[in-house]
Amino acid sequence: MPANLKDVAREAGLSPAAVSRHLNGSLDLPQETRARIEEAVQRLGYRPNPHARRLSLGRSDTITLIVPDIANPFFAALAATVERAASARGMIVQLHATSNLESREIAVLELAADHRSDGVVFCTNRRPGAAVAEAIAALPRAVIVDEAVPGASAPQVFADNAQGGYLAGRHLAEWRHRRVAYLGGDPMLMSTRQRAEGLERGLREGSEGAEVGVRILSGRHDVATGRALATALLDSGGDETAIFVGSDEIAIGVIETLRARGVRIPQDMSLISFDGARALHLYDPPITAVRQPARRLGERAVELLLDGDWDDRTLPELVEYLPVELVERASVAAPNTAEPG
Amino acid sequence: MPANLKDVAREAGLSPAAVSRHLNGSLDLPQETRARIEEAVQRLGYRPNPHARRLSLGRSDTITLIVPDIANPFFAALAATVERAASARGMIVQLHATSNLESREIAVLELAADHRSDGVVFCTNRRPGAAVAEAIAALPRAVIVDEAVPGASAPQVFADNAQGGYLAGRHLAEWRHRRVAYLGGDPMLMSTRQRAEGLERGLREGSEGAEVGVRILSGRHDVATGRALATALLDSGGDETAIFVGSDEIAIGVIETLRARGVRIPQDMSLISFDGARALHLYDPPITAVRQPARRLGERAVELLLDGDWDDRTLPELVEYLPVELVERASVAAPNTAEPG
DNA sequence: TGGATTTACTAAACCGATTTAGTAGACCTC
DNA sequence: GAGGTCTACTAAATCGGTTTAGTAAATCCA
Repeated sequence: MPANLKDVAREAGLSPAAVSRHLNGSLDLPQETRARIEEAVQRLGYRPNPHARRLSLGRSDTITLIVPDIANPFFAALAATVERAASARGMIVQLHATSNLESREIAVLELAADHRSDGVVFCTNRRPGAAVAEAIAALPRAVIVDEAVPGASAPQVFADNAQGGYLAGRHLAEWRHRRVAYLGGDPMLMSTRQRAEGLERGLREGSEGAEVGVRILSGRHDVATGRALATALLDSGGDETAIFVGSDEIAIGVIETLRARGVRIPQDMSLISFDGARALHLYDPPITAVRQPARRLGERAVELLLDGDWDDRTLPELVEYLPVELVERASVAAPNTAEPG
Repeated sequence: MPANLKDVAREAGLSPAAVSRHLNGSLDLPQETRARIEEAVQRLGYRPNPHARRLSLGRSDTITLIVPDIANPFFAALAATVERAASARGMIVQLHATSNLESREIAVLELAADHRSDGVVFCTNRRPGAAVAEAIAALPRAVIVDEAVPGASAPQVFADNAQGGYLAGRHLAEWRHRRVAYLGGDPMLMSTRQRAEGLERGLREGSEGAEVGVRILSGRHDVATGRALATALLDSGGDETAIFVGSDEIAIGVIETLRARGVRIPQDMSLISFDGARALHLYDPPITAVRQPARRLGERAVELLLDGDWDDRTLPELVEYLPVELVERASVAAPNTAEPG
């Protein structure tokens, strides 16, 4: 029903080729002819059919965004900037949520390939298997964001997890904490390892030779995991005086559990979160956190996708760490030495 | 480079038509022939080109989701269920953020039409003009969610705003509040009017004949608006003892401002929020809120889009209100009669 | 004035599916 | 053995663009 190129050409008394080439700027026409085309376009309300265009061009002017869960504020913030950056360039974004399922990850990566997506932004919370790395390698343009995909050949953009862990460690050490629990995601995750290492290093450097200890408990990045790990930590009767959590989601579960158990933050247990996508300054108590550059991550991914030199064979080896910052609030205090946690 | 239908046909010793029709189930072939096709598909790793398919079929197996801002937890939650429901049906979702700009709203609605989107889920925070209603009318399948579009011909799915306002009003009345401020979005918005009316009605019904008053201050649904309106309210020296806000975003700005001004919640000022997409139970104090069915809204929209009887001429007149609930926490208390707010 | 160049286009192939209308041959029936 | 029916397909048009290779006519240049 809508007018197509042929209609416009007929209306303007030209061939479809002439109209197409004029509209795409690959043909210089005299003023008078151009006017005829513009007028025909106006009169018929012509809008090119994007599917025909994509079929013909073999590309889709589309950015594919793959995240575990869009309801997670971190990924929502990232998605917001991906969308903004993409639409500013006339690109459309396709959104896929994987629920952290490998099968879904692979399925949507293959879909992106089928669609000749002009760029894929891939995020996962798991440590993906080789099949995911292969599916990514099959894409002409993809960037991996937030969590590493071992063996994948694509540029990667991360938060500076090691630095985040370090800042948390230093901060806790300054408050005289020596035993800290890290409650985070899968221990095989790059982010988990980097944060835990940074944490331990910061703790050590800030403790002036005192003995320090980091206990790692892991699960998934969700509220239920936060509850479960906090419960496990408390039940284990360890001597940790502070908790560093891997995400706001986990933090929520931890806070709920601590509160239910009557463990006061920060008097009985100090807490630092990692994310800062939520309004932690309004929490009770306001939660000290390492703020991840969620928006910047998304923006940078789109930049790489659209402005990167993809003929440069070294691009897929690029790894960037974007700066994080420690936002001090009120969930860290000196350990309560009176009683064991 | 990837194999196409013709390659598969050649490999199987058949015509492309036969292969296509078999793959789409419109042709019954003998077992042996079927096996030949399946094998060729396997061997060549054939995957249909979706753009060719779409061009040919005139549809796209795509749901278009249009929201003001995906970083807003309410829309993020809605998006999550839209994505889940859509992908469960083999549909892809295209995401557009409008930043509440009419020009963007119209542009993306037109894009959706160009793409022969199989369904559009449209959300706005503004009171859109006639041009938006027209752009929606031009779509074969669209549903309007969360906020009304005057004059649009499309099914609409809302939270039960009037009931939400009523519940808040009753609750405040029970705590002896008589003067309440509603800080919300544009007063021309259907949601604003419904909530304010419900609020007043609830307040009146709960106040046993006492005189009640509702003051409405409005702006946009964001944190900055919350700060500005709270400041205006406080500076105006009114006698309101409670604030009912139109969204968690506004609530955040209000809480920040109250805190900065030394106005205690709930001792000096009670507060009820509307949304509940955030972790309000961890706030200081835990914030009583009317919880919107964000996820259900998204789910219902996709249901209507995909299972609705679109031949039924009355469908575009459908209006549904999904139930809300009041979650009582600790931000409401009896008014402090000692001093004026 | 005749060949070379430039201007202003166009014919037709192509992207990769779907689908309508039909056909060749086997079998069945009377 | 003629006509009808059924089986197993296929030829070719179509969706609506883009692009390559080319052409007719006008202009330039010597």
